[in-house]
Amino acid sequence: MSVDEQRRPARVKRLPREVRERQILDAAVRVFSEHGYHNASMDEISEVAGVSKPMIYAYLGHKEDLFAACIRREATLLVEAIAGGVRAEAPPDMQLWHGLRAFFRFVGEQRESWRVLHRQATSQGGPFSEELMGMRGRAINLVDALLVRSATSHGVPTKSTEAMAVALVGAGESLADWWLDHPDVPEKTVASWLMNLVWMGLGDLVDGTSWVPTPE
Amino acid sequence: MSVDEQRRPARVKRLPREVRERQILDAAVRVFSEHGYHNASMDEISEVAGVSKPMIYAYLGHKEDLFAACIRREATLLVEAIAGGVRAEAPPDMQLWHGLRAFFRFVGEQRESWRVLHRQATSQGGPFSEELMGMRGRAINLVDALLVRSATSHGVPTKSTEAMAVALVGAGESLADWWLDHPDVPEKTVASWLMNLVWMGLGDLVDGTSWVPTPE
DNA sequence: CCCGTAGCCTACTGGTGAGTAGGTCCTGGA
DNA sequence: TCCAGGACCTACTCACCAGTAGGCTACGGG
Repeated sequence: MSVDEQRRPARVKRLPREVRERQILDAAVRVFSEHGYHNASMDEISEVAGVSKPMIYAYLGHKEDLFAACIRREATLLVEAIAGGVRAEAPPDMQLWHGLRAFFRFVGEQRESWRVLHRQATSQGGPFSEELMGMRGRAINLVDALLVRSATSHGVPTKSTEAMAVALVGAGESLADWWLDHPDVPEKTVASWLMNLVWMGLGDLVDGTSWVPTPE
Repeated sequence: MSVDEQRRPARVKRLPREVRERQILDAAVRVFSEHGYHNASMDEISEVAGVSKPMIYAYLGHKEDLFAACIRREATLLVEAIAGGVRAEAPPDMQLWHGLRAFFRFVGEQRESWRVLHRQATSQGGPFSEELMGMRGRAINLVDALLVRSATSHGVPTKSTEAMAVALVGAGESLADWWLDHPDVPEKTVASWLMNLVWMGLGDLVDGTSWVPTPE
């Protein structure tokens, strides 16, 4: 066994394109999430992926394209995770709860994906943030729809729900980041904090009558 | 009058160091906020500042130092603006309201500062984010303190206020960004949306019994 | 057995931008 | 009047890294 073979992605040879593309994307997400878009070098990505640089260019294109591909893949996973968590048959108030839980579950399980999406993609101007903002927009719309559905199910007209959705999404992002630094807090707890804050408000929280999810 | 003289900062000569440093910082904030840390070039900053590159190095040091100096200055201004807005004699619930308003006022007036702080500084790892996170931490502590004060003034023990503060700060950041794209909404309105969300919760919002600030 | 093609590499180039060497010129004090 | 030092500049160097030229090898079909 040579020295090389004990290194990271045991440099297997002649894999089908599909597989290589996945390996490259995985490596790219890792490296981008660690160093940020600009400080990530294509050389490092190629090394982590166990592939030479020209392969990346051949399969995924230029650095921007590669980054965009990462964003697209991870953002799609996130949005799908949330949408999948929201079960349509549940009562509207519960749907928000399920969405929140799905969100935090995703963040807990895919920290690197989350870092890339939240920290990196947001801060780069240009084509990415459009891509990403589109996804964020979809998330916000999803939340917005939940809010509206809740409100109308209570028979009340709503206003400024978009802004509420934006605030809620922002609170979620911020809390998710905080959670990364406090991993001992269980996912359900974080989710219920946010649900309480957002549904009952601090005023009620302070009164001690907080909203508690039904046991599952 | 030469061609050069009609350009941006009418290239005045032999100004005292103090003044130059301010000009350079102003330029740096503009350029960083526009292009982001990495895409901002020292050459462009020097051009916008109306000064040659070596001056920047002589006065503010390397690119990292310069960026850190921007962060420090702007973050201090922001925190001071909020702290100044929170009037100590007001009742605790009102202090939160005043803090929110001061925050949104700052964002509205200092868009570039806000962009640098929120978008850029957060996403760069390393020394900056420490600097910035320190400031963000101070903001969170400030909010946390307000929450605790509110709660105890109601005679209720509190828990997980730190997480609440984090969520609230995140909601504020997100809403501030949204506001940048919807400048026609008055500052007071945005602030009251967030106050409502956070104080009464969506549940009450939906009931139509929202919290309305007293006219000033 | 030969050749097309798909997987894969080493070894380069060229641009960009951080950082600097080495000066000039002006002002104010001795 | 002279000189110290601070304001200020032009014109570089040099490293890093995105992106590429030009190959080589293994497999499958004819």
